[in-house]
Amino acid sequence: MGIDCVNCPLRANSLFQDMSPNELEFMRDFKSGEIEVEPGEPILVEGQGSPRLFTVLDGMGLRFKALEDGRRQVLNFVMPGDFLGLQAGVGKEMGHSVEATTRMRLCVFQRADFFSLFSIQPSRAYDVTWIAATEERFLGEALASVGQRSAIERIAWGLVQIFERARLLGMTEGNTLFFPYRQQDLADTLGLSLVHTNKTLAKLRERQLAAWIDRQLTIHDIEGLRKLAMVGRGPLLRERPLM
Amino acid sequence: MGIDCVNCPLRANSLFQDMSPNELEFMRDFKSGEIEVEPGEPILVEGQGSPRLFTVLDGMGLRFKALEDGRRQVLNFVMPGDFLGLQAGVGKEMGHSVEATTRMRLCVFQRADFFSLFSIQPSRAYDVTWIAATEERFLGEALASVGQRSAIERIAWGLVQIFERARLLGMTEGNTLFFPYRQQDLADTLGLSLVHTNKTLAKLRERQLAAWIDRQLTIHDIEGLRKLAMVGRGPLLRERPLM
DNA sequence: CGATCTTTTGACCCTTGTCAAAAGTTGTGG
DNA sequence: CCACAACTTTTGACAAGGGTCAAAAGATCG
Repeated sequence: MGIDCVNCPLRANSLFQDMSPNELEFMRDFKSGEIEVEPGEPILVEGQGSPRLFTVLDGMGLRFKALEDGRRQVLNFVMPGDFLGLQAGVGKEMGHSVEATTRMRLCVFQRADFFSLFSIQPSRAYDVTWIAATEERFLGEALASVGQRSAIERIAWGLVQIFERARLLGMTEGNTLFFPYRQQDLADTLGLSLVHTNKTLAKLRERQLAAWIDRQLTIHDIEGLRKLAMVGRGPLLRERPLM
Repeated sequence: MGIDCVNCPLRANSLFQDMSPNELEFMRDFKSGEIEVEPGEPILVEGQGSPRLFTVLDGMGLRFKALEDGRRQVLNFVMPGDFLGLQAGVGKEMGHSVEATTRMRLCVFQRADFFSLFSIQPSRAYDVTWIAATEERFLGEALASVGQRSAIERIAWGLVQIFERARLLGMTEGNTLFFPYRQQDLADTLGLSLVHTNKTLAKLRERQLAAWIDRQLTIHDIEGLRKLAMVGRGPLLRERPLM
């Protein structure tokens, strides 16, 4: 059922840290299967627990929180290699939902096995903590963007984050990226209205900084975007663990 | 030097989970000392690593990120029991700064000992991950507030969070709390200007919901605030681990 | 080829930010 | 204990960034 971790296509990507033979052995055992999810389908639901955790093998999705009256905050775009369900893994329930945007393939782990990871695989437990801390850091940066930056700065910031992440994953071709979301999704990510997001994207196009047309995101001047958004080139994470 | 973990005043608070004798023994060893920090002093600095991690024994502070041009996003208010420095612990450097607002007393751990926690104390490693995941969840909620709520909703949300957290820590007296920050700090937390924060606080006062006068925060109608901010009563964390 | 969804545009205006200054507080030193 | 500097809170006037509403123009899909 599914791919053997030994042949995991993600591991081939140099972005992800090597595993020791011992770790690899453990992960083969820890992995309980694979599932496919169709576009629009929920993977994890805010306020609910989950008996399973996932690693994204393929496809893209969204993490988001909903307010009671329908407003929605997108927390992050989900890409291959992302680990999903940690909050339900260590806690009682998820603080946000996750849903598929494209068709996705997910590697499945059982929550029931999760504690064994801590007791018999300290290095993998450390990696889980690394992942949690890194996600926390990202949310801090997103919060700073939404709280402090102007609309055009926010969008520039968002596009830089997205493109750089995708580039490290090898999902870009030259300066373009298949980016299968709606403008509404980006608006909900950055705390802007759809209309204003649309108009601000037009400005970035006019300024020859970036164009997002027809699910193709093209970055014409990443340094210009960086400067506009005031993103320091960040601690360029060379390698990250893969669950 | 400092308090023996066995007599740690925080452990006495029922909010914090009991430790097994084994864990307690480990923590006594893991703890390398205590320090005091004066108001305004930095504890951890964004972009820098730290050889030491901390647990707050006493006092209050701020976590924040600075943008290049001086704008500042406060990520959270630091209260007793908080664990500081995890990002520098598992990564190379902090994604945000931490500074003292009041005089603080901190329990000190050595980063060099941090990995031993994973290799010989799986239950404590699990707790560290729990803390990281919980912080991630909080930042997600903060992001949803700043991204989606109006000014008055944000402030109501913020006051509810602050007061509930403090109440669980036993820092409240009736419906009041010593809250030693400036309006500017709250403004930077919620992505509002100082002036608008001031005027919005005045509205909450007029509406008899809450008053923050002279470092004393008084909550007159927490249900009213909850309703205004649309906070579900949340998964009321009964107990949390203490490092 | 119509139904539905997404993007784009224009008009209008409200919430929130900016600027400036007064009022109130806190702390320091003579 | 007063005087003065420095900081924080409060108010008012004004401006603008971004939201809302509405509708047209494009895409997508069965």
